[in-house]
Amino acid sequence: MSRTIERKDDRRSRRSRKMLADAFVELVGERGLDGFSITDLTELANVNRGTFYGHFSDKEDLLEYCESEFLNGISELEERIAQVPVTELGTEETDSFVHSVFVEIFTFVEEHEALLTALLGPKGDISFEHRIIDTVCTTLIDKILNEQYRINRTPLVDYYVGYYSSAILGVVLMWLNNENRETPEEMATILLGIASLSLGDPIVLS
Amino acid sequence: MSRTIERKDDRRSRRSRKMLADAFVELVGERGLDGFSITDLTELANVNRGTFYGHFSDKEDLLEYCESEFLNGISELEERIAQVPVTELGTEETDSFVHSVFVEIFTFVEEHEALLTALLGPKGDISFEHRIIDTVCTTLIDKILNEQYRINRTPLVDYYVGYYSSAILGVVLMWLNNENRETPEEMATILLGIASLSLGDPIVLS
DNA sequence: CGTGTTAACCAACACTTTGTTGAACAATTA
DNA sequence: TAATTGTTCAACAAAGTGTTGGTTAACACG
Repeated sequence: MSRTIERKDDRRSRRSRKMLADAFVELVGERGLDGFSITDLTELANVNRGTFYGHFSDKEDLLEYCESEFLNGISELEERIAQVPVTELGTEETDSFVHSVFVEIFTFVEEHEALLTALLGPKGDISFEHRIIDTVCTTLIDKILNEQYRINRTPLVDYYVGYYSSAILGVVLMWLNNENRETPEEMATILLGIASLSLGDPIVLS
Repeated sequence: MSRTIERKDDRRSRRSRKMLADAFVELVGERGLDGFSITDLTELANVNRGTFYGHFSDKEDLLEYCESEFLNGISELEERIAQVPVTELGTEETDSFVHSVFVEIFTFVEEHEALLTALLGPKGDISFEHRIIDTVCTTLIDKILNEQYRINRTPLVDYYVGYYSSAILGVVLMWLNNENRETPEEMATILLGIASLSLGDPIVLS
């Protein structure tokens, strides 16, 4: 089970895969991962049940297909994140750069709104969240933190990256579930404001 | 479906419920929420399959039973959190108090290790995580933030609490998945150190 | 445009899981 | 002890799963 199935490159095949993936995201968002059957899925997708098994070995395989599509797209984003000079944060110039990276993040997220709302929402897949966190953490440690922290790894450093990764993802999730959603630019400003605060500083809107 | 079943108060009933709940946590941790059948569960629990349906309407009902047990326990913790004087953070006295609250949090988490590792791990239940975040956010807004922020609610305030709630939970999750786990006291020190940092400050071990 | 290829469709299959039932049994409580 | 009641066991229909073989129709390409 869960054997790898080669993805056919045929107009019919692509169409079927898209119908199935779209219906999958819709059903996960509405009913949760195990709130529907393959039969439900193929009916909504207007695709024969047998066709599903021609493309995916089971529901998990389709889930993996949807998730990896997004995770692969992150890699480009990572290169931008990696350019953030963590040791020089706080200066006006660096803040401006971080702001632009935040804009890119929220824009990227907005482009994958349907998938993320479904898979990271209350009926979604927690392993997807873990994979995203892990990816971001690894990027931070490997690319951003300077040599000293990489060699002299203390528990504090590991928890440090986990802390900020979770915090940022948390804000992203709140944003996605917001009705009157702020623009990526507004969110970048808000996030930069929060991240620049120490816990005790007063909250002001910039 | 999912009808409420009254919980019998009988030594046999209590025993069956405990066997089922323990087996449930074990199976969720190993195989994930939909990685096992009711049959698997009752076999591991050494309980007849019919007995399961005498206590719970379905798998979700048992999940809710396990989760609510933990969520109810949080309420006591909340009262301690509510005493944190957010507007006076940074002083030595306040930091000391926050530290003690952090110790309580990590101690409480450690007491529910099995449940949390299973339900918040990569095969767990994302809605449980959402419920915890929501609970913490509500507590922060309602009890900690002072009158000014409660009345003059800006998007920044909402995202602010979401940011810190997710950040702390993220650290807790990293800690739970750690092999050589730090003590609650050590973790309180680490978390306080991270939370007191602005993004640009250098990372040092206190 | 025609033709071989191949994916989609459809019906049928054995199999597993589900949720329910009724009767016999055994543990609990008072 | 006696009545209560949860557990067990066997059986059941219903639904979902993953697979198969044969037919139809869309596709890519020379």
